[in-house]
Amino acid sequence: MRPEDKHRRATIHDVARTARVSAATVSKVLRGVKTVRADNAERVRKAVSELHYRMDPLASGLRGEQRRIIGTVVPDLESPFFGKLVTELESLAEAAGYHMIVASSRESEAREADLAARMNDWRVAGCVLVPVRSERGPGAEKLLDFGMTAVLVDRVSADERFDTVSADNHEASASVADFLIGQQGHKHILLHGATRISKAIRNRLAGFGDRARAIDPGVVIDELLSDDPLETQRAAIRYYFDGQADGHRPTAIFSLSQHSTLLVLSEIRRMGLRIPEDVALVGFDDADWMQTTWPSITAVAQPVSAIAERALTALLARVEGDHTGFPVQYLETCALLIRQSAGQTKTERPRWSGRSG
Amino acid sequence: MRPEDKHRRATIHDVARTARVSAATVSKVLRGVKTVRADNAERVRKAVSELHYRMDPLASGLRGEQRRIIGTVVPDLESPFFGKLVTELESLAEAAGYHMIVASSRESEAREADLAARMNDWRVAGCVLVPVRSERGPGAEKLLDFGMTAVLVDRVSADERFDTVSADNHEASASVADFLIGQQGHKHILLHGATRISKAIRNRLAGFGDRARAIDPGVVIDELLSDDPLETQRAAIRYYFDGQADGHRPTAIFSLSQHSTLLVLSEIRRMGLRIPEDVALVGFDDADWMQTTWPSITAVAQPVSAIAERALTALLARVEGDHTGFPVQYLETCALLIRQSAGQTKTERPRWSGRSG
DNA sequence: CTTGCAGAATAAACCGATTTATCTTCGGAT
DNA sequence: ATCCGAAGATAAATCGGTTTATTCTGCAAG
Repeated sequence: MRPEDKHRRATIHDVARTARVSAATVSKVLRGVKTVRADNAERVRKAVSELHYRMDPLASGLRGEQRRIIGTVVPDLESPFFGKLVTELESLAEAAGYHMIVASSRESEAREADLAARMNDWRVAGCVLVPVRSERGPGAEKLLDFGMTAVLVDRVSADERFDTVSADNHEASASVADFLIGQQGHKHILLHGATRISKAIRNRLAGFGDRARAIDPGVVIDELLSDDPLETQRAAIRYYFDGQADGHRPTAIFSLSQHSTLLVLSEIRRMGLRIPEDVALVGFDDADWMQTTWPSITAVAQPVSAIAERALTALLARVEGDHTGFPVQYLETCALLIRQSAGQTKTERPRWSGRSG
Repeated sequence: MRPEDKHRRATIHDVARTARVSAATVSKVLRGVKTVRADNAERVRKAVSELHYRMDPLASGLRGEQRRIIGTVVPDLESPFFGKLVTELESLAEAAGYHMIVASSRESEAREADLAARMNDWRVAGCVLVPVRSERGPGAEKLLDFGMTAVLVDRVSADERFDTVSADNHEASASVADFLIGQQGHKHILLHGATRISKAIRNRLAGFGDRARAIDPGVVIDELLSDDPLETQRAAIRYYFDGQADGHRPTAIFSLSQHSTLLVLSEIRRMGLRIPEDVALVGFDDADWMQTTWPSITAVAQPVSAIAERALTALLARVEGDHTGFPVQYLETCALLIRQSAGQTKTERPRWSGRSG
């Protein structure tokens, strides 16, 4: 008898031997199959704990078509948004008895396709993909080729091949238009975005534009969109403001991404403009620092938890059940957090306007 | 012949049949073993590309003691620091021909131990562990029990069981003392940290204190350390400042973590103190927003890339080579980024700042 | 006292690779 | 012509589970 050799791990056969049953019976007990006599099941459980047996999740899935693994691919892991998304997904997957493997495409579509293929290599049961650009990228293409079941998240619109889940970028941006134009009466607004190619950004753009024109056809909307390097973008902002005669300067800015918000904020400060007196600022995507910086930044907060939960629920439904139903587009509603940089009344300003928590 | 069935993937045997060699030969070709006749190798490669064959990484490692997988466990995935660390680790692991699986212990030591066990289940070749608290946590204990080869990162000091890699917290904090006391001449400094239990924080504390006393034995150092809930900590800061007579107020604050910096900054602003005129601020751990907020925050930047590279290099050295040498402690040097909140001359000052001063 | 049958148990096949031990080949030395 | 050894190829064992097909129970019905 040698299961106690050095560092050799106990296998299902060791357990079987100890419990004096067959490996098949052990397997049944472990997976909760009911056709096992009570005394045998008990002996198996005892042996398992005696030998500290733990199943090898890889060998376990080897025989079947798919393993109890969910693959997740995100464009990056350095932004808190995806970090939080991944954390919640993993938590949900674990609760459902799945392992999760995570990979970052590092904003590269080529790598995205690569990772999709790799998820296929791992025989994952399903895949959560946050595409670099949109649902029509090489990643989704590969998933389709391989016949994998998958859910596309965040940078997507409706798709006829996969379920999609994202924040309701269109509606959230529209409500920013409501707020800035309808409520605050701004007549001239600058939209700033770092990139044109991401689907989410395009939806934010469209959502704001549509509603803005519906509320006030006379509103002037300028757009400053580019994927140039940082310094070029900074220069572009200054150039834009220099070109505006004082009376024709925009009175509000809607920045379409967190990165964009930071950039705009930085340049506004450098130009010596006051927020919100000279120009109001609303950013899409909230961050910790936005409620602490002065002035605190009004921002659209994305419902990360809701997105994660919807994505995994939809995926598991496809994996474990109906594999054929029509693809669904899920849109989760965002919240507009009104702070000092736009809209918050600044009457109470004794020491510093309180309640930043 | 049915490799073209539906969605059945080609296996090594399909390739072998197509190339009219044995599976063993295919395996050799794929792993670059030289003892294969050129024409056979060629036919194998042709078959591989014809059938779009891709090896199953799980089945591949099944037979050996360990698989070409590196496991990584971090306390959370929502902070950019760990996000970046994981990204770099994955990139390096991939370059070395390893897969990487990532998991977040969500700041729980119980879960940390759990994940260590799970990494063992996966038969990873090695494990990078960022412990929740220190190298003497339950995670490291489990790694040791299982006889896994591992490297401990970030929240660690020297250890006699594992290689450790971290920023040189002690030295970096000492250089903050050099800067604030030696160079700027501060006589009364507040240290603020969110937690006492993390090893990194303790090293920062000690590093600052040791150097500070060495430079100027008369310097007054107050410490405000707690793990209380957010609002309690905020109150503690206000209480501390209220208790200080105007002349005895600290003239500089050194916040020991990013979270801490945000908290301190928020409360300083709420109290209406000016930075750096009334109080200077230096934070440990840099973040994007710190260079954009006003005043921009002087901060210690951790060498993430260097840490990642060192960690993976050390781990692979243990995995592939010497498994017996003495554990090494690697300390990577940080950079002090001097900005407006402490030390930087403020020639160009945005005009809207004049309001309160 | 058979027979039938359902519930349990298990031996053996299987998954897709690697590794080992065995078997061919073939060229060169005796 | 014979023998030997090295290079190359391969059948078969192996890894740790799951699944299938078969066997074994025990008990009720005929």
